[in-house]
Amino acid sequence: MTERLGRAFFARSATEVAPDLVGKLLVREDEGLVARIVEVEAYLQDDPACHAYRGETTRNAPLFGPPGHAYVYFTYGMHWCMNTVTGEEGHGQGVLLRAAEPLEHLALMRSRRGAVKDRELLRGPARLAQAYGLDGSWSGADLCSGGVLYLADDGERPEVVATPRTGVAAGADTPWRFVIPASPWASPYKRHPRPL
DNA sequence: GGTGAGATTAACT
DNA sequence: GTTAATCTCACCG
Repeated sequence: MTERLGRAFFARSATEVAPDLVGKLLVREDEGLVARIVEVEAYLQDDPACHAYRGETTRNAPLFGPPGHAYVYFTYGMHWCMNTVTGEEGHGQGVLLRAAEPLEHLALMRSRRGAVKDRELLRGPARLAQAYGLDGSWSGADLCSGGVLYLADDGERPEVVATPRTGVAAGADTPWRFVIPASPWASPYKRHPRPL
């Protein structure tokens, strides 16, 4: 049984929402798309890489809005990425959906991306957004007020692990990525070794 | 199989 | 004019 996640679910710190979000279902009702989230990344305002780090702008305005909304942004000239806004209004934080496992209507996803492997349909935030047909018009959409796009809980509680940044040495090694290690849809444990 | 460079639009300084 | 939370393609081993 699936149960739509309410506003209270998102009204928490991104680091609290992110691990709970893994294993949930991403649903687009009007097209019958359902996928299980297997990898997310939390973005706090303290993160220099976060769009909200430098303050509120037109682009990241939804991040500062009330929780439970979608924040879809365009980057690198050709990629959309979907975030879920978390925290209280004015906090500027969110959770980036990085990868998901297609469950329903994956034929539509495949047709959108052409003939690709199933495991590549939703692997990566840009792929995920494109497979769902998300664009800038979805930015700021409400996920908790009866919209066609929302997140649901089907009761599954997969094992979730927090993966801190590799190579972070001292003190504040904040685990920002949350993945299901058992899922073949998630990215490998270590990706690109980054020199420091 | 793994590494390296390019593509391309929108928003910000 | 420069940047950007990425992905794809080409080439080397």
